[in-house]
Amino acid sequence: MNGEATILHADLDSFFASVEQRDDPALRGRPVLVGGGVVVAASYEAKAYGVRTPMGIVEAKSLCPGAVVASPRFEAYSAASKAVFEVFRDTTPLVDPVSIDEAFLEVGGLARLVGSPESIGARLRQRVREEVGLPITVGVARTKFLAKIASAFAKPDGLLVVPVDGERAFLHPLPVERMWGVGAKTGAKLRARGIDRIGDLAAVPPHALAAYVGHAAAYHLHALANGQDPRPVETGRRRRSVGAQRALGRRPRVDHGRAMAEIDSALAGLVDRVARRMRKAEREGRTVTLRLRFDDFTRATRSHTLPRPTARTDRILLVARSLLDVAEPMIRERGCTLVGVAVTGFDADAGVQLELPFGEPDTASLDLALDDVRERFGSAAVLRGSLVRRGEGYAMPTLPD
DNA sequence: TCTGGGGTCCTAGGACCC
DNA sequence: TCTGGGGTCCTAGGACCC
Repeated sequence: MNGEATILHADLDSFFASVEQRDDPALRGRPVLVGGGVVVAASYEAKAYGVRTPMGIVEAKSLCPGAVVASPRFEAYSAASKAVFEVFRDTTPLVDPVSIDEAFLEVGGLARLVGSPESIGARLRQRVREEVGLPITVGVARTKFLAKIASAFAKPDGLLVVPVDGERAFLHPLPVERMWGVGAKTGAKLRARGIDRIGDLAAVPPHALAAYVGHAAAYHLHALANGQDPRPVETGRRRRSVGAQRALGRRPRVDHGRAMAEIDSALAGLVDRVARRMRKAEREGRTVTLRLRFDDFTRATRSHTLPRPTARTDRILLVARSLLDVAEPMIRERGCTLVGVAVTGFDADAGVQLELPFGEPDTASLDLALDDVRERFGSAAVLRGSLVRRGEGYAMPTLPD
């Protein structure tokens, strides 16, 4: 494991709101809310009044009556993000994107050439400010998790280095909700058992933790709380799903037939968008999921898996419509306030299509196939599980992480 | 002016196969 | 006649993140 603090977590501050303030000088220094029905982003001036995301706009306005509300301009955010990521990639090729407004950067190999991670972080902040016009916070630490916590701690417009010999002192006094992966539900479960701080979490044996947060989360949280996080900064990670959804608003449910027709036409538009994006990204998927939210804001999903992957609008729409048929009684009974569609089960998820003839594969051809896989996915790749017959050949169901 | 849109990962049960 | 264990895939739901 990396023994030095060489990972940067760079995170734009109140990203959407900052873009609005950058593009409209009249908004600078003023509380700004970006959103439609809910607050998608709030400037720090608005957060000072207790505004949080996602909060209803009405509630936010009552907390902060002077706030200016701006409609989201996603093209502007996407362009700003692109410009910021150019600065990231100009700093180091080892950039691991987290979302539209944050990324991890590995700068360990750069020390002798351009300076310490801290000075690289400071320079990065300065460049994003000067070249893109946006405030950004940087955390520097030995692991991804610590760097992420550091940037959250240093916000807004700050820089914080967690020295390797100061990790425990930094981490353990923090409340458990600061943990990446601990939200409202898990936080409440932990607090109910007297686990209030990250230091408390670090002291609980993972098998005991597993009883109430599940096996995977328990071992993950235990490791993180003890400063262990083996996840490397990785480039070129691929998306595992493509989806789109639309809120429908709550309407009187007098005419079920008309409601279904509206949902169907919304669904057709969503499928079209998803399929276009998949084709553009050259991805094909096998599982189509229909997402619904009802009048009481509870949710349900219905999914279907095709025998082979596709990115064709007509194929996906056919499946989506049959799922909508299945869900129709639920919609009749409970109304519908959101419809969404997602495609998952991309080729790479299911492993690699091995070009083997039918019949039992012999050891030699399996070895050849494994060599091929290692060439494409790295030497760490191992065969896990058994081969399954799929289509014209065999697929390896699971690739290592 | 009650509640957006895009994702990730994990769990659990049943079907099915050997 | 009675009784298996191990493994994967599919489906549905849930928690969490930005």
